[in-house]
Amino acid sequence: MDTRIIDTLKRNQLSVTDSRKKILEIFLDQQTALAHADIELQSGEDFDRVTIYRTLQTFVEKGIIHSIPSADNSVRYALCKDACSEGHHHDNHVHFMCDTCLTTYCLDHVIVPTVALPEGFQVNQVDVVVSGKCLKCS
Amino acid sequence: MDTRIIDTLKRNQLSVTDSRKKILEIFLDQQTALAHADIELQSGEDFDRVTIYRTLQTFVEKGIIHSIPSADNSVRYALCKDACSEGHHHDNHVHFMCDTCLTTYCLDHVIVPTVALPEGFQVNQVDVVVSGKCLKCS
DNA sequence: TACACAAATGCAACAATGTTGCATAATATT
DNA sequence: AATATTATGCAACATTGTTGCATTTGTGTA
Repeated sequence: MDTRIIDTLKRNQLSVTDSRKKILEIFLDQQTALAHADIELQSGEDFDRVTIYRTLQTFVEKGIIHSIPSADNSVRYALCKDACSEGHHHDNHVHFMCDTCLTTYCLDHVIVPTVALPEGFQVNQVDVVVSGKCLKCS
Repeated sequence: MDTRIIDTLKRNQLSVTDSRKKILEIFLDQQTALAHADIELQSGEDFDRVTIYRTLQTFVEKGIIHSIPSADNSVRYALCKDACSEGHHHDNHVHFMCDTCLTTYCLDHVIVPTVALPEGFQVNQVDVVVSGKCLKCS
């Protein structure tokens, strides 16, 4: 519902604008991660490319969405399920990218194992990206 | 030494050209991962951008280097230490990217833990990218 | 060593992606 | 409803990546 969208924006001290509502709605409707281009398509080309870039950036800064690394130069974004505080994400779940259909999933229930690093390396965040074949493509 | 470079190229059925020798040399001289732009700089701008793109692509296909995912739209590459057969990489080590200096390291001795995925997902590769502060920046 | 074939390179042109400054429009505050 | 603040759209630009094709380079063979 609309209330949930507006609440989320207000909770993060963001003014409620059409583009932010629409983009947030797209994420809420979606189970998978989205790249900039996906949002441009799904928003019906109503918004300027620049606005989408800035909105995504804002959402990442506020901890509403997080970015998922990829090896193909196409960063995708997904909703943060739990509370990601401003400036610090802790979405410690595994991401899965299907080699066939390129869909990216957040596997919320698969916990990222702790990684033991050599002396001197300070860990901020651990990203695990698994690739392979997803449910639909196998 | 030059022999090692030429050997590597020949072993992979690649003709020995100036750009391939130079780019492979750059990787051998380097302990850290390199982005396309780094190579363009370090090669002294002797080669066309296109040649560098194609060479990197060829090296990845042959299993000479592997690509490292990133969350900032800048894929980096690093030498494959062990034998990566053509078309299939198995560099199951952890990558570390420093938030401060943006240097990316291959932590060859840190083994990637196995990740238990839900039913129906077939794992092909697991990439672990840790970010934080590196030795030099802490 | 010279030749011929195959392959890689460089160039040009293009496509896609991302960034910045600024005037305008929308939102929030009083 | 008026004003101050903020977001948007536009234009222009910068960067990054791709493709086709003529030329050059490397490889295998005579």
